[in-house]
Amino acid sequence: MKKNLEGYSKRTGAAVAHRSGRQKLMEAALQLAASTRSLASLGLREVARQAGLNPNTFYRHFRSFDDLGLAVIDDLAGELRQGLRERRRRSAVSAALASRPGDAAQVLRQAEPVVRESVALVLDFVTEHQQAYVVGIRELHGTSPVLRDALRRVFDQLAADMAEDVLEMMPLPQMDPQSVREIAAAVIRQMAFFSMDYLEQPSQREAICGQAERFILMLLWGALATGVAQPGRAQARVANRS
Amino acid sequence: MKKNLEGYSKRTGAAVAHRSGRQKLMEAALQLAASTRSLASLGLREVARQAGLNPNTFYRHFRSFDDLGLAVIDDLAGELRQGLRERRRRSAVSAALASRPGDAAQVLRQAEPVVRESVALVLDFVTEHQQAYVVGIRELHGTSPVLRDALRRVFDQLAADMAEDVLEMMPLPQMDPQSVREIAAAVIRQMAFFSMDYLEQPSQREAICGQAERFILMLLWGALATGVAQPGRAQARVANRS
DNA sequence: GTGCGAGGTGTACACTTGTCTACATCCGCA
DNA sequence: TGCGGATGTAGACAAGTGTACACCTCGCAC
Repeated sequence: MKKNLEGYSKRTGAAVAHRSGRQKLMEAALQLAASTRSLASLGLREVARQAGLNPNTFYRHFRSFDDLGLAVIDDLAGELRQGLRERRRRSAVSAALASRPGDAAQVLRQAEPVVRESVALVLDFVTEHQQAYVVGIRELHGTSPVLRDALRRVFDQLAADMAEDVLEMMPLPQMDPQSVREIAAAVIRQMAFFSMDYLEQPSQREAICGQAERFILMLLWGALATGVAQPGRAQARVANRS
Repeated sequence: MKKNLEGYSKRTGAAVAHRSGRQKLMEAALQLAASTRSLASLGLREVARQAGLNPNTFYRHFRSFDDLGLAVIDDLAGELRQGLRERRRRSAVSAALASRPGDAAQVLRQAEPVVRESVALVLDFVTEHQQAYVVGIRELHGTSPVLRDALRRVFDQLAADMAEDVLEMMPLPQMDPQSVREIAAAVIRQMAFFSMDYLEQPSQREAICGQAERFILMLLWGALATGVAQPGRAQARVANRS
């Protein structure tokens, strides 16, 4: 039984020709989860019905619902990571302008357009993948420990990607990489909230966009200030903490 | 029918003598939701069973599950708001030390112990009310629009309380109240994540505590910097945004 | 006393759910 | 050609679900 399930990994192969049952089920689950309820609380029969398949077919592809959830999350996470990185790289042109090191104030002033573009980029992306995003956030605090863990890892990866890109795009010699990662994590998490607001309140989109930009800039300012203006005190405190 | 339900508002009265059915149901729901699944996906019979009551009794008190959810959230939110405010006031003594205005750096240095204490306070509180907190976060991104809305309002109120307390405890003439509220909202939301980490990873508690403190200090630094060091540019940008 | 309404129980019905076993296809391969 | 495995279908089962109706039992006003 286990062999069957693991052996069926067409997903990683070239291209699935006829959108085989497995994918139908995953799509159905995603659709239902986005519109109706949480992934973990979906019914086996419900998903099968939505996919136009026999309930029993579920067993052929997935052992349990967590199994399905993990598969869906894997797909979504891959798409999201790749999409975000790709777009960040595409906008690296404008970022190059800000790569000449200077004092904190100068760095920040140059960072502003980059931040603005990055925020727009993320919000665009979640708008495009609204279903996936909503489900992801839902399950991040959902009831299944397995899915929660998986999604937490996804978020950590997103933050790591972001930190890496930032360090590559505009070297910040004043800050140690660990702090950058921590800030990236905070930004990613906060963007989760902003994104939900953005999706749920279309009339307030500009305002929310502005809030997000201001938030990131504040955090950057603060990071540079605590790392530069008072290097001794700040870093000593950080060191003592751990 | 509606009259019956609304007329039975002992909860707001002095003290419920025999912990009448309504409260038994609410406690049962909370317990189940915290341990098993989401509030909205609970079964009517399940809750009744846990409460030691007949399934039909549910109808005497609540029209639907959203109804129950709202009642539970109301209770929790009240307790949380009151608890946090009370503790903040209790610790206002040490805050008074920081109330003499000075330059940004000085304000921040004085704010550090206050932030440290506030973070400890929040984390203590969520540890004490773990069940309620976990359920609250779950439903904040859950499937029921009614509960989501209610919880979003709760969060907004928490942020507003916090902003008010901060402004009262340590007047920050450099910053307009609106910015304070925005920052408070960001802090509250971020603390939601930190709190979940804190509860789920007991071994990392000190580190998480430190992360939270650093986050808030950074944000404060950034806020003061963008509000003070470049008052013209920053405020113009903020004004243009809205 | 009588009536009454709120809180609570018991039983019943139609329906959905997860899971099991058995059967039907299809496709690669010897 | 035949075989075996992967994929999908059909039917049946016990268990659980929401809801409806009838009934009981207090406390209380008249």
